[in-house]
Amino acid sequence: MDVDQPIAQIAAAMAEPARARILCALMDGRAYTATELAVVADTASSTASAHLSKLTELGLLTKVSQGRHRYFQLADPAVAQVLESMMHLAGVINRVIPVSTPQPLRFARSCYDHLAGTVAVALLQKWLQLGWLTPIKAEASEQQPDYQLTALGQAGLAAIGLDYLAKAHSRRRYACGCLDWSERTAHLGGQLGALLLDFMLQKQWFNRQLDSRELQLTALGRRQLQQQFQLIITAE
Amino acid sequence: MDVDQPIAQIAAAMAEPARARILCALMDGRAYTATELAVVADTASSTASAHLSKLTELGLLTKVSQGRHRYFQLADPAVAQVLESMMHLAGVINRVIPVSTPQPLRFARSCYDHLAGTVAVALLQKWLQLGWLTPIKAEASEQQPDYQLTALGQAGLAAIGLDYLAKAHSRRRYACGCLDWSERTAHLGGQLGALLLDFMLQKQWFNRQLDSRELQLTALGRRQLQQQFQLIITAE
DNA sequence: TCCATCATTCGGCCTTGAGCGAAGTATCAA
DNA sequence: TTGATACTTCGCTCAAGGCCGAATGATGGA
Repeated sequence: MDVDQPIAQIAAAMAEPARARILCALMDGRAYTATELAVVADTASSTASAHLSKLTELGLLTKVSQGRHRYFQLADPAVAQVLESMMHLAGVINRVIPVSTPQPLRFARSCYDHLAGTVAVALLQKWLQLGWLTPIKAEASEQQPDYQLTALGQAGLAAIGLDYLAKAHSRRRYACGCLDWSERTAHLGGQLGALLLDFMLQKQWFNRQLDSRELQLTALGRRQLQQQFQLIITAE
Repeated sequence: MDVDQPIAQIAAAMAEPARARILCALMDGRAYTATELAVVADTASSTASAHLSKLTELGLLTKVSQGRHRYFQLADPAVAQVLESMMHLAGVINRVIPVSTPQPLRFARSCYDHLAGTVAVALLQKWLQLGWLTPIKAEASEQQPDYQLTALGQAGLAAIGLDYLAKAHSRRRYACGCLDWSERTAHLGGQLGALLLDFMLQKQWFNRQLDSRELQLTALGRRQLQQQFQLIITAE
């Protein structure tokens, strides 16, 4: 009957510091074992286990058993989106902006399955400016605009060898803004955002750091970003 | 340093049902007095007052005094955004209905318009094992993989008289995993899943129970599952 | 001025749930 | 089979915080 009770439930699930740490750690979209998450949560493994059960029962996480390991993962991009919007809000309401973000993490990181950080924000701006993407006008209630890949954009992506139609059958939103918690503006999310990150990792424009969401821009990536997108990376 | 502590704080603020109701009521952007919000929260005014103080201190609400009234309002659109994303998430995860499944219901039931339960999960596994279906590679983040019906699968289905191309024009996903809430793994959903259930009901492999999603495996069905799919049903 | 109304503060009660460690279960490796 | 490792379950303690009613400030109207 109540639209707000589910909200309270979801919020309660995220309200415990230990659970918040777990969820944040999972935001890179990877799966972690219960023990790894117990370390992240900084609790006894029994406590962490209870937390994980709760999150899984609620449907925020999925659990996969492999041998004697249980891998936990965010159940849906929507979970990551809630967390991102909270991070954004945290920035908005803190007069003292916690600049404690390590610099590299602000520059480039993975946000669930797409690129985030300064460079991602700049990239979206550039694509809009180049006319590769145009916003599809959204209802007022929509918080994040959808974008359409223009003919120009299609040509551009095809030119660099990015198969922008891969998985086009998916019911996932194709291209949409995703609020960046360190930059406070949108970067590119959705199917296209995921394809882009895949592409850039495969081409080694970025390297993935172990055990972190941080992405390292390679020299090749720097050149390519400039050459293909006229995006000049000055200093990290 | 901790990027997750603010999240826990914000989430905790929204985690109390009374506060969630208040926040939802404020989502229209208008300002309400403390008494109005006490009614919404369904608590004593003293209790509501405490909630409002907490929300205001955290920075989620702003308070304006006019005469003897205090008007409360969302402090920032970012607050509404968090709530919106939570509502969206609530819709996404609402499929989870855990606990105490009556045994027959776990064995075979209909999930919308396709087969679910233990037998459906086993069937999907078998089809994958037989090479009738192959996963179309999806990102790790996608929770429900799509499947492609192989030539082998087409032959197999044609052999038993299942018209796997019926309604192929539909925009619906053709074959995809559907998370089984009693089994916690995927069974076959999508257009093909629906065709399959239709087929099996028509051939009386299963009988539909009135007023329930439960499906009853017939003796014929048991034989056919074994014969056509090498699927051995041991005991319910 | 005096009273009714709006709002907050205070004190006491009570539920919720987070925490740990130990014991139990499942899986792997030798 | 026998550890060793990975998780979960159980029993228990304890602190946090939600709830109410009564008392106390404010404000506006008669």
